[in-house]
Amino acid sequence: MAASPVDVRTITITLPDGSERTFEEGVTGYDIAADIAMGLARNALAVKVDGEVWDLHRPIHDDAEVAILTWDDKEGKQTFWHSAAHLMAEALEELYPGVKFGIGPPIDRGFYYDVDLGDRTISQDDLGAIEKKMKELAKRDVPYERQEVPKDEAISYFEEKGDEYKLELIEDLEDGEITFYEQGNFVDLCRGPHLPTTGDIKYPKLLNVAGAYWRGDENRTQLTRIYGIAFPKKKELDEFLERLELARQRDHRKLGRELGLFTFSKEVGPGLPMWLPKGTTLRETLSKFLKDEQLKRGYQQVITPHIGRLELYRTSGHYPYYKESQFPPMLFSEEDGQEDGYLLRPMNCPHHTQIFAAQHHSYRDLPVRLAEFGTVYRFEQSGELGGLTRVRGFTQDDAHIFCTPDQVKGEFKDVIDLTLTVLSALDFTEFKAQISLRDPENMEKYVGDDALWSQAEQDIREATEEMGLDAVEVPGEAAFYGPKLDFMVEDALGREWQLGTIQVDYNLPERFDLTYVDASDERQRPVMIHRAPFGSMERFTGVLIEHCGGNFPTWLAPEQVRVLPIGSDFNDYASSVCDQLRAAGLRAEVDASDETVGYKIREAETQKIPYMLVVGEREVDAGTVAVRQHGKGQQDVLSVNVFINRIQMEIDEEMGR
RNA sequence: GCCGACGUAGCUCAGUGGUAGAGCAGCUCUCUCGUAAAGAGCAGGUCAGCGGUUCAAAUCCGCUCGUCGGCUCCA
Repeated sequence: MAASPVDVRTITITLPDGSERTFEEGVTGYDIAADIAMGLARNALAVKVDGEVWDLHRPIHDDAEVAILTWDDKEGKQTFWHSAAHLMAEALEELYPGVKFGIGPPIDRGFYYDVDLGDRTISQDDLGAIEKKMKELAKRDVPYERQEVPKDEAISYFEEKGDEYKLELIEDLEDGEITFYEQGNFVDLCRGPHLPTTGDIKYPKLLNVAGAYWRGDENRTQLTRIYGIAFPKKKELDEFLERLELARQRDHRKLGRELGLFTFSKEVGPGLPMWLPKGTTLRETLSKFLKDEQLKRGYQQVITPHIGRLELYRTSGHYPYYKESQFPPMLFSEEDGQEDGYLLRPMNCPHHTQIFAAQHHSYRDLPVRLAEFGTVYRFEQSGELGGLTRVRGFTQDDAHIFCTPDQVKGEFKDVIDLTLTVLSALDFTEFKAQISLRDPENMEKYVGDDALWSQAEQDIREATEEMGLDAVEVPGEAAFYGPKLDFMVEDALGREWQLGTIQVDYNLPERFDLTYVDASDERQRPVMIHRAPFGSMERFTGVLIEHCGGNFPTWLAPEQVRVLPIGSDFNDYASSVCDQLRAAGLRAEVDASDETVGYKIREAETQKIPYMLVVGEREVDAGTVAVRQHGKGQQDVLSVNVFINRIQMEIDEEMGR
């Protein structure tokens, strides 16, 4: 950098490790990276300056804390993908002249751009051509150039281009903060930052097209959203595509069919899953596990009907307020002309309030914990249905805890403990926990006493801390009736699903006028806590199937052992082995078909049955079984009793007993 | 609900205007078998449904239903 000796000013750059270096004013992130190591400069994608991500070649004028961002940093990837989105936009403009652009941000995995193609449409089949054009453009290797533009100039540029979306975006910006980025023939309104050049985006991959409303508003134009991803190295793209393929293999809809777990029928109706015998075994095993845990914790099991009078839901506030997401009510008119009828229940809680209300409660009785695997029905929009994760009829592993405000924290701790016990038994180690709090800007939209809310929010915070749970707090996400704690996991395709939930409710006890009598003989309002560690049996099972790829732990496997006689001469022995297994409480079957052993094994392996017991003459003579474990080949020859002991020990261990 | 794609045998898929195909699964027979597919034969379809264009439609057009990818919503 040439600078005259007179006006050189130096600035101090602090690196992430705390070390300081001195540079001339106007130094760039690239220069700093090069000063540290040439290798770093080569891999640098952007630079973080005082917590803000900048272009690598943007001059730094003041003392700053600086971190060089590479592919290994989230912000580095985001910059890369953001630039890839611009490259795709340039390709689209070449292929579809006159296309208008909405927004094109990076997302967790890749990027998208929302575009208005006028009368033209784009389908999956067109993506290859766009991708090809992107590669072609990337080869030109031109820089992404940042320009600060006055507002009126920005407006006239997009007026001339006729892009009303960009104009609308500019409207909302202040003069002086508007920047354009230009690469080759493409100019876009953009905050940035971007990569130094297009040439780094060597391996783009466009994934799918979808409709998306402009600014997420369904009353406005629907744009075409194109999703893509890009990588600097071929190896990374290949790995990504491989993961995608693996995810497809794990899709619970595919495995559910192959393993005979559940099915759907057009006749029964969309979004109404039916559990096949094996899926039912799986679900009931899960339910029993949870029920047993709950009994240890003082829950009481209840059973309530699947429908209720409209009046129940008028009192609870669910009807007609949430009418669009309910199946239409079964109506009849009473003699006095009053409309009355029944509703398929969208929730279990109104019924449970009536169980609580059926008896007088002393403070000594609290907390009352009413549990039910309650089936509910919600009329989800048709476009939202999918597999077991979004359905119209599902069973919540529900319970409602009626307690005093002082007991909220203790109950939360117990439910967190229960949830963690359950998740760990199912080998879920990757999940997120989120505490949803009131929106400090809109405090009036919440029901219930302000002091109670504050106390409950603090109780949840402390409960999570004391249980060693790492939770993120999100203000504004609370329901109108109370704060909550949610557990979220990702499915095989990286989509995030809410599973377990714990919610405080000040609303229903009020609406149903629920009371208990305190120590001074005063009637008091209990707090209600809704909680479901799995969320719904359907969604949870769907996510579980993907989580383990259909290879269920032995305790959950619908069929735990299959006995395979080598020939029909050994069918009787196989049956007697099977009987012994069943007598020991194991789920076992015999494959007495006229097939070869090889065939029977292949069949059992594809069905992902944990144990196969091959029996022939040697086993009959010795009273043993030849044990083969799923995915591991033959292991041991054991006596039937020893095998039973082993598998039972394994099951106990899996269930955390 | 909206945008886009798709719908052929139980499953996976071929078939672009001229008599509906394959592999696997199923059934029958033969083989009685030692760790991931024995052999032969048979059966199986209103090409999602309805309507239209045409001498002729799985194929072209329209509507309906369903599925998939998103958007939106989720007490």
